[in-house]
Amino acid sequence: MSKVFKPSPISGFPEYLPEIRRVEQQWIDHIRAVFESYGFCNIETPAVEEVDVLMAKGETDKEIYCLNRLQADPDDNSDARLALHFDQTVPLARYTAQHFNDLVFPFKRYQIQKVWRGERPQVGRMREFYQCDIDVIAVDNLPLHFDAEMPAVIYEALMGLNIGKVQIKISNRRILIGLLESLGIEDVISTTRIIDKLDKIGVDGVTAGLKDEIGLTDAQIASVLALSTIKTRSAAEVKDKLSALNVENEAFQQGVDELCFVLDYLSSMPEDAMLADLSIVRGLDYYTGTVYETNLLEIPEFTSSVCSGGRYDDLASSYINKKLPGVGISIGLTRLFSVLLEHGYIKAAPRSPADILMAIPSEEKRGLAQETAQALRKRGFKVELYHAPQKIKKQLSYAEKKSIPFVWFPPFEDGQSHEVKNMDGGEQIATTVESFTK
RNA sequence: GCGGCUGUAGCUCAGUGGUAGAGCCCUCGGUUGUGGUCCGAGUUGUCGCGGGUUCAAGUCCCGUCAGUCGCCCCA
Repeated sequence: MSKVFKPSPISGFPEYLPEIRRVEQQWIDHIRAVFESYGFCNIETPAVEEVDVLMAKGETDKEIYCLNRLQADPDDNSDARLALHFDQTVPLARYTAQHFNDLVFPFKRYQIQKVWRGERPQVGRMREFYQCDIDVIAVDNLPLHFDAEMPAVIYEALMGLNIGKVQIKISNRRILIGLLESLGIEDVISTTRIIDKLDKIGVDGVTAGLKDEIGLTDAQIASVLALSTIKTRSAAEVKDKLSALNVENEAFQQGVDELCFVLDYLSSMPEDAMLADLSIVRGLDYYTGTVYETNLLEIPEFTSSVCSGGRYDDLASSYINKKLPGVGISIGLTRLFSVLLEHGYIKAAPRSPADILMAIPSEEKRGLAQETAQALRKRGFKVELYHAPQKIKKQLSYAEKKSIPFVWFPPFEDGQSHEVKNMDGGEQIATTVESFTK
């Protein structure tokens, strides 16, 4: 006997049993339907991009998986270096630049594909996962209304998944950047990184970090905290609290105006569904204005965002000599799904999509069973034909295991009628192909 | 990439130096053409891998690989 290679799950590369995968597929169907209902059209880009494309923005910390052939000659440099994409925004930028003349702007597209990151897996963090992106890209100018449309679309998409309450948190990077500029703080990246952790490490942790790591003065820290602790859904409150800081800075003022516009636009969203949270800044460098994060209110111990995004003034300048501002947001489908699954919020679907299992009473009746199954399919039922004229007990047990709700018996003898058994209650009645209903 | 914990049946795990176990799952049976419950029988293992200590190692020691949690970062 040949030695078996014992399979084991690959960490960070999730796979599910059919009854769970069906739920994931239903989610994808729903999200897609919502995206399309707002006029977003779909594209699919290759799993790989050229390394130069992925690295154009200097994203070196993304743990990119490179692609090379097992049999490749190490000295052969004839192939372009390819790597798996780590998000869908960079491929979108490349796509938009490449097909610029054939696209209609503002270009509204959605993309539901897998992305790959070679990071260490943890709860809610995979190495292969689905992202469901929507983005709008315009030429030169992109109206702010789109910044407000993003959360509205996402909220509708998430609500249809029956995952309880979610909260979309909104901020605008210009406000903090403007403040830091006016305070003369130079190490913007490290500073924003610390502020971004406010929810996790608290005011004391942020204070300590800003003091010890960046060397900010108490007065600077006070200003930064006064800004970043603002949490409200009221545009007026944002305006009041921020003007109290007396910041003379153009970017700051623009950011405040933009954020207030978005908040006003979304003011009809349900309580808790939306919140301005000025501690949200996002690590990604290419966001320049509005930024979003989304938390699951049902699972407070899971604090990471399940849906994030933002506005970028100029994403495609590495690939085309035009200014293409955009705004986008992405549902971290695999994260969302795996975390909810882990916490017992996802109910497995039936193991089989079939409505009816067509029993085979005997070899002589196989043809009849086949014809009956086909006739029922024509009426819109999903019908699985059992594979052999085995004991009825086995055929029923099979239907039971696959959660197929009905078992259909063609007549055992000529002249008898068809019968259908409801597996839930167990009752069995005479029926016909034309009259059967679930 | 750095630190803590864990590797025993398909799954969840017990086994603290002396013959490899339990529950679940799975297969078969409990008589004519009817599932679930119940009853009975059965299959399943290089104890992650390599070395060491010992009369004897799943158990102790060293290494290694994998998993997992935290850090970094992120959907």
